[in-house]
Amino acid sequence: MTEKQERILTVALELFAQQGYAATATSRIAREAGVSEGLIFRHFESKEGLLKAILEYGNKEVNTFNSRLSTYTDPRARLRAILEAPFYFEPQQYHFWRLIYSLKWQMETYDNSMSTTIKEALLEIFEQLAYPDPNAEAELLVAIIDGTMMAMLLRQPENARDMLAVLVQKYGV
Amino acid sequence: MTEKQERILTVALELFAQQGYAATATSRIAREAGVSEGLIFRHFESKEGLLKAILEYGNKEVNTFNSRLSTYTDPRARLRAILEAPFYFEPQQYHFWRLIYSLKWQMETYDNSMSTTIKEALLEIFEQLAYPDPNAEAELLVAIIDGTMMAMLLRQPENARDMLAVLVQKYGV
DNA sequence: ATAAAATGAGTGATTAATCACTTTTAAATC
DNA sequence: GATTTAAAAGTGATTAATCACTCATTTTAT
Repeated sequence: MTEKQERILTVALELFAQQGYAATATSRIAREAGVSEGLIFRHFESKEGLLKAILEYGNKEVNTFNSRLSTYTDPRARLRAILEAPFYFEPQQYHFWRLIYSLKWQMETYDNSMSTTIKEALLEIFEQLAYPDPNAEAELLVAIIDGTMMAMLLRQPENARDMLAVLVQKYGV
Repeated sequence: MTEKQERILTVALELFAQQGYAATATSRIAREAGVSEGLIFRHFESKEGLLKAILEYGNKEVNTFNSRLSTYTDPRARLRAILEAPFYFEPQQYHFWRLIYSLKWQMETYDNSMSTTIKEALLEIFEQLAYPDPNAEAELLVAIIDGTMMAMLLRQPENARDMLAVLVQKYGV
């Protein structure tokens, strides 16, 4: 991975996350990364190839989180870790999550694997905790996590810690 | 409002919601609406003017909901009405809500008024219900509503009614 | 010396927007 | 009620700009 390759990835991620994939021109990426436009296509073949490279790079971090989850054996501890995740994602991953969530509304191709993984984990947890309707609980909590991610990415509420406290209390973990 | 004007608005809303504003060409809108491309600019001046016209048109429905909310005097009844809203929005408004939520990730210009209106209503409700931290509760419930809207618009879960039941039970309304 | 990295002018296609022009609508005049 | 008239509705060819992408050439690193 060349230095210029990394600069292209970083700048492209930032612009895709800020203005959207379709609204971002490869010429703009090249200009802001301080490289020639041709270099983007030399390394990543196409604009979509550049997007895929960004997503693959970011997915490593997601998988790291997922595998860290499975270290918790106690279902309550696992639930708490899932609840905390949206409030403590690393600042350097801000652009990546913004891109992921903005892509959800177009391009159904990408993503999805993430949501289903977490949904299955939650289903197992709520079954272990003997909730009356584990399926509805899991689906609802996926929605709550998505909504919390939206809040953190779009509004960055100053009372985020209090929100987490309320959430943790509601689930008693 | 001419018939062709309405066709332009309808087709543009559908395409903007499906593929995103930036990714939708005015030539495509004209073709699918069965009108000349020039007519779009005659009536709406620019592509952004067309977007604004769509949003103004749709905002009327939102205001209708908001004023209907204020008819409830009992805070529990108001809370329940707010919780139910994402599960029962009219199917004909599907494209409108998809556009609203996809625009949140780009173009901060638009929207916002909606979220703050509902946040203030929730703040009042949780104060009346003497919740320990009304502000955090309100912010969290805004997030839950946004997440539920995401689920309804993107995944359309078949157990939506069960999700609502769980939610209603959690808030005891 | 050679292969990979990098350039930037150039490609055709597509974009939003404009233009001169024709058709339709509807009220005003006879 | 027919005729005139002017504004509004509608067209489609055309514009300049921008788009993703290519390629012959130069620079850099080993």
